[in-house]
Amino acid sequence: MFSRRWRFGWDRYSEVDLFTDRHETNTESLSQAIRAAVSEEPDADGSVLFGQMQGTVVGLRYYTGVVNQGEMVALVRQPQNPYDRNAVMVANVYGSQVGHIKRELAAAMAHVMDNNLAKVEGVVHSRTKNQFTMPVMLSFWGKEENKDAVIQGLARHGYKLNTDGNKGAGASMKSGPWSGTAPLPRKGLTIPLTAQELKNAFDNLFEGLMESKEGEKEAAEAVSTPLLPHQKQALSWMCACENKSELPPFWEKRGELYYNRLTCFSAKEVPERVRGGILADDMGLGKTLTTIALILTNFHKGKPLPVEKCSSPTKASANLRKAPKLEGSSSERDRTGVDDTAADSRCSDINQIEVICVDSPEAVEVESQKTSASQGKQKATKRKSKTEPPALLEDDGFAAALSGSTSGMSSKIKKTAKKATPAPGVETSSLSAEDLSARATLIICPLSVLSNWLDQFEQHVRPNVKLNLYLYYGSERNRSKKFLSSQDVVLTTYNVLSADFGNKSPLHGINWLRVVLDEGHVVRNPNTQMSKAVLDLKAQRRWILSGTPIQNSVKDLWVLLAFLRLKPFDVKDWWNRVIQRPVTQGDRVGIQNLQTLVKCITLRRTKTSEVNGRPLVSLPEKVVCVEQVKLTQEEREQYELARTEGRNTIRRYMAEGTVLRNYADVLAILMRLRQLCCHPDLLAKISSDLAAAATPAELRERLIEKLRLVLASGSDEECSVCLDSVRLPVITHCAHVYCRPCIAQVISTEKEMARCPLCRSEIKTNELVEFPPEEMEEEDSANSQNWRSSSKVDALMGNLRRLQFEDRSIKSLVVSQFTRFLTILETPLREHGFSFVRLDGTMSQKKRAQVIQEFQSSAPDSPVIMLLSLKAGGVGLNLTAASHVFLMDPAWNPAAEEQCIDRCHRLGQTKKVVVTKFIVKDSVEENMVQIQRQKQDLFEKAFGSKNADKKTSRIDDIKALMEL
DNA sequence: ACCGCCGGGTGCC
DNA sequence: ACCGCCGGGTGCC
Repeated sequence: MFSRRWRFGWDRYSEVDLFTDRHETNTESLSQAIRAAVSEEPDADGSVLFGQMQGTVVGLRYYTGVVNQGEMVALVRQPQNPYDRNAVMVANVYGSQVGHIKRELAAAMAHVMDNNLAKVEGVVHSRTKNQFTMPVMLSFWGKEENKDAVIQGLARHGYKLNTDGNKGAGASMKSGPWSGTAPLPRKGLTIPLTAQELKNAFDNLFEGLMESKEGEKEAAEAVSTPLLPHQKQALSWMCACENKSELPPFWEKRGELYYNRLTCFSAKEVPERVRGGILADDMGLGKTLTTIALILTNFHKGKPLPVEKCSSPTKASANLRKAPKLEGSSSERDRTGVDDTAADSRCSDINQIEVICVDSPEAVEVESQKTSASQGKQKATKRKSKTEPPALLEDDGFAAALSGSTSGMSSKIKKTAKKATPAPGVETSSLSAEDLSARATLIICPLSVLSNWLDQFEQHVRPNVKLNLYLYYGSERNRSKKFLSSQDVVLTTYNVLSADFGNKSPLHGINWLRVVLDEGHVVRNPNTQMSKAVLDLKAQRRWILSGTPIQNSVKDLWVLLAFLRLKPFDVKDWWNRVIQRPVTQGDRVGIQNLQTLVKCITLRRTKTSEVNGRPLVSLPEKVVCVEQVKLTQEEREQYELARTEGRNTIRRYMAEGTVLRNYADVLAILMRLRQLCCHPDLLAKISSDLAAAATPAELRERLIEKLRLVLASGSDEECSVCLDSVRLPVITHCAHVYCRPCIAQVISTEKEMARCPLCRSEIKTNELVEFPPEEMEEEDSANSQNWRSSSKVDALMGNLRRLQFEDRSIKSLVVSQFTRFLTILETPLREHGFSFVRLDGTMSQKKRAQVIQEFQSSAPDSPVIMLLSLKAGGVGLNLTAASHVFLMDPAWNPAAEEQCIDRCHRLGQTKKVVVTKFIVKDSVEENMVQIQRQKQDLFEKAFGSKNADKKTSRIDDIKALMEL
């Protein structure tokens, strides 16, 4: 049985799932429920309003600010207050002290607040008649189960909470001074949105954001690639965002004061402007190019970035440009070495994009290969481009090397060298007064797109322009703040940033001109080190690039807004109170506010958007054709045998009602059939006896085998707790696969009662089985000696050879879910002299980048085929060199196939894209295609089906597949 | 006069 | 604070 807490989690899920992407949401809410059950902190969006009461704010005379009618205030406990350990401070939106709650009431509130029984929020009157005290309406929010404790706790001190939200209080609330605390829902006053309306509102949050964002801007001369109209538009918008003097959303000038419409707070100072925003264009629309254009086009005062230019780009420079970068063949490297010494100080031998950090994932070797002489040369070249005296740079590095403490030393140097740079610790207010000395743009991205940035800089910046770009990555990275802040661009990864954070991070000691978060949605959990590291960066301008700014729910937006320093939402409590909670509860005004907010800071176009009635981008045509494959007689016989056997087994489980209990077995049967459709050698050698295991060792052995089957399937098998792909997989004795941390949490939450979330069998931590470490891949069963073909292999080879005959330059992606199938395919490819590369999930990032680079190259000897595992990489992978895609086997999830096709059918593709899907006639594959189709319909209609439903529909799938 | 009352000083927690 | 509280001055009406 689920404990009560669990139920609570599910119930709550059914309320909020509308905000979330169907795929990950239910998970989210489940793990959220677990977290909520475990943690002490009451979760803001699960809170209910206990009631309200009026209190008194005293000590007002010490506040010099203005108090407005209906202004929202925060209540902050001050246990360290020397006059009263029960003190409760009343703070304004900026956190400044307005006053205190009077002593007796503070005593009552302290008890409630210190025991986390409720969160208290306040709304105040203006201070008209009395300059010493004022009334405050207090609202108490918390978890339902604490309601009584709060009411009684207050009653003990002689205070009565008005729990009647609908009548007495409600009437005055309509127009009264307390409207800011309006409890929800209020019958008869405001009708909350229906679930459907809410969902629509949320779906449309990022739509239609183009209004009043017209206007195009040409990129600076240094950008060599002509921008498409929509990119010029984006550039225009981004420049405007950076240069604008407008107030942030919801702020307006009222006389001498700046007033916030939502919180009714006003201040004398101009609220910090948000110089930046979210560029949320669909992938493929050129966010990277636009950002590069922004960097080069909009330096201080709207002028282009001052860059050195070389008068005559020689043909040598074109070659050289490629030199010290992330990837590149060794021959290229050698050439570079030669030219480096020969070409000496001519401008043309300075690389257009000078990637100074040689310690990139790949380039470690480069560094070690170089002679110390050439290293010296490289440094000399670098120095020339700087304005600082070279000795300083040297000393700095030297000092760092000696002391191991970069920051101490470099900050000393900085103070003497550059007075204009504010000392660390001076907060951002000094930044808003244009610090014209800030130069560098910091770009943070996931490791997987690091090489893409380097490529794009190289590709889009004119060869004669010298842009100082430093790759802050690798153990030898230069941690000198002086050095880093003098770059034009510093590129690093989220991991490096968070590893540095709190560890004398030089990145956090620099006042950046601009910080860009690429794939910004990766920081959405505010509790992670990564988010904290990102939020702690100091910058004048801040950008977020993301195709999917909301991954799961409204909550995801908070980190992004906090990063943009959008007052007052950069403080979590204010975000929760003013936006998140109202929205979660279906409050129309709340949703409106959220929409306004998003609109003000976001530019989003989709592939289907139009500019002036024309589609944004015109991609070349795409044709998808299905090629039926007929099995040979031998293959057919083997297939039918397996099918009959499997069908009988599944029939038995259905009759017994034990399908879920034997889920792994069922999957294994389907897997075997799918594998037989591809190639007989894909079949894992299944431990022969399927009879009940006699010994624990045997049981363990069999479970490991099943685990292998489930995982090796490459199908979109996910952990049923987090609904993400399984990480650190373990299998239970009932043969269900979960992430170890997920299931461990379930067990620890349910204590001795723990049961499998899928089949309710009892589970124990010590019975979880994981892969023995050495087990991972027993390779080379499919080596070339015993190699044999299959119908599908033949079909593919026929196509490839025909293509090759037609045009030797055509490149193809060959995609399978089974990495072992890819291995099998290597043999005939080699035999027929195809040059190919392979990309699968097991490869390191470094290797991946190298492979992609090779494949994308247009060199005559570059590979023409990429063997690609369906799930490898992820979004953002750019394989536009290919114009043909062969999908070797149908996937459960049609979206996965689409995504894969999109990797070559995207911006930059010049040829017509031809997709060929191989489907074995009269097989489980045909049925899978059928189910795919239904699924697409289903997905569009049924949103947020619960996990249980999901599994049930899986059973239906299985029935359909096996024609039961 | 070990009280009550008056009026000045004073003031968030 | 056009309050309440404190504590010193004062003392029938």
